[in-house]
Amino acid sequence: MERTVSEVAKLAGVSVRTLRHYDTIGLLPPGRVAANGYRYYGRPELLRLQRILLLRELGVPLPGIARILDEQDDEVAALQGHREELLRERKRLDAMLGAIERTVVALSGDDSVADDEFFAGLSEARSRLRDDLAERYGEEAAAGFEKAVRETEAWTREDYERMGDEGRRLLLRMAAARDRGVGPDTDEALELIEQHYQGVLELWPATPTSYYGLGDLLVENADQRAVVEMVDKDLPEWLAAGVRAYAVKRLGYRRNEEETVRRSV
Amino acid sequence: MERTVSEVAKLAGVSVRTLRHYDTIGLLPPGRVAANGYRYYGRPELLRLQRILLLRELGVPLPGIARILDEQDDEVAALQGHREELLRERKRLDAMLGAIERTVVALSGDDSVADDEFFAGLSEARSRLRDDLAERYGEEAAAGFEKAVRETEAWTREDYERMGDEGRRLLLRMAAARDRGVGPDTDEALELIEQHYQGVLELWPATPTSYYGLGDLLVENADQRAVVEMVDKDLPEWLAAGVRAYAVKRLGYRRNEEETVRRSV
DNA sequence: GCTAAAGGCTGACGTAACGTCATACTCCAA
DNA sequence: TTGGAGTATGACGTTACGTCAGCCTTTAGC
Repeated sequence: MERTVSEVAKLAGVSVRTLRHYDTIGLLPPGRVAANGYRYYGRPELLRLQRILLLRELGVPLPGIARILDEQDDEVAALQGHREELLRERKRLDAMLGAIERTVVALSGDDSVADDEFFAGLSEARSRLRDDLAERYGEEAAAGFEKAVRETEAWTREDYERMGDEGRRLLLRMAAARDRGVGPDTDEALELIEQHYQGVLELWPATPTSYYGLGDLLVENADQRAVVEMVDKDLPEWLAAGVRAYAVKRLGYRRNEEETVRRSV
Repeated sequence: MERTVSEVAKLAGVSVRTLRHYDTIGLLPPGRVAANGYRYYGRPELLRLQRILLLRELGVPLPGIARILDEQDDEVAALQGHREELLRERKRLDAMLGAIERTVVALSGDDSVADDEFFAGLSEARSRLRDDLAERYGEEAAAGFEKAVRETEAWTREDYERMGDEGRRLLLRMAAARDRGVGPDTDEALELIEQHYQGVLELWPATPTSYYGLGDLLVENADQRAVVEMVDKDLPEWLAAGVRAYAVKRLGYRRNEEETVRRSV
């Protein structure tokens, strides 16, 4: 009843190398090893191999299989635990798939037209944003904004288009993070918001207060909201929460206080 | 505007080691390398890093990212292709999850009671199977079967229980394979059917013809069907098809011929 | 100007589960 | 006896870095 490696391999539908590997890691030692080093497997080893293969098909890693078969780990409990892992893994995949679809839409969507619209949108948005700013935060903020406008007026259309492309990719990453369950006030999210903050700084000398205020605009100002919505309809809220969290945690902005304090770096 | 590794790492939320790795594989070389070997990154590298990280979050492997960014591979097309892979991966996970649930049910289901039932079922099934056999294949087959019955009558209950456990695990593997899309007449399936055939041989000296006939019994004989259904309600059909395929391909059974021919091994 | 603490650099190993050589025996049949 | 088939033992390759270990700058403090 003893079988050689290749016999067992054929019987069980695995490779000889796999049997050797299972021997090496101690998962399935042969029943007998001859003086010449040849491995011989008996009935108990075949049964064990069957159990190994069943668990392997369920996706259980080899060390896990070893624990189940050797130590008294409850097979069913172990499988339940493994099931949880697979569910998490599937969630990850689903998040990726959603993010891919968004990305494809955002990047493949009629490129030329989208960029035209985006370009036009930016110019128009800026004038309306000025009014919004003046109304919400006073003429001083609006004046600062106008200064930025003048400085960036010389930007070429190409600059804008690149900005738009960069910005879109950043927003896509945010949406992907959100889908993975990343909260807007977590460290991981703040790394992304940081990019946003840096981008804003190139257009507009934001203070902690005004950047915090941008959180409102992103949700309530139609133009600002539209830009973000181009990537994902529900993203403005997440981004707004992130912007506020960033202002508080990284810029030292404090609600209900007149004076904003720079975080000591 | 030049940043050191740790600055870039902090900005982008990756590890220094990651940047070094991306340099090593040529995915993201620093803009400048000083005489002392220090890496310095400029604006273009930061932008490239952002694009890398977006694609990475979408699950695209690094070589794929390199192709997209460097060669003129269409980003959107590449993502579509990648999406297909993720979908396949998810299908695999779903198959595993289904198999796990079946396994948990089949193995955890009230062990003692189930085994009692299974044991009782086996005895009872054998007598009814004899009648079925006589009716379908004549007294000769039935007589051969009775001989097997006498030989296995001495088996202890423990033997049966172990058989039941072995058999269940084998059936579970079959159901898992089926869920992965494995056809009952493929080589992979026949490896599993082989186990079934060997198991049957221990109870009953099956000929190619009688084993082929077992295909019918598995679907139509209530007791036989019930045993397989314990694992999965739809498995009997798949197993029956596999049994017939095995009889034809591996045992040399031929439909519509009186004489069955042993396959020359 | 010196010293110590950061920060940077280059290997090199480890990870999961084997596939794929390369090299060297061993066995069996003609 | 010889050749072909089978087996054995390394060892490298795979994915995307984490984690030392050992050595070299740069920077800050005294």
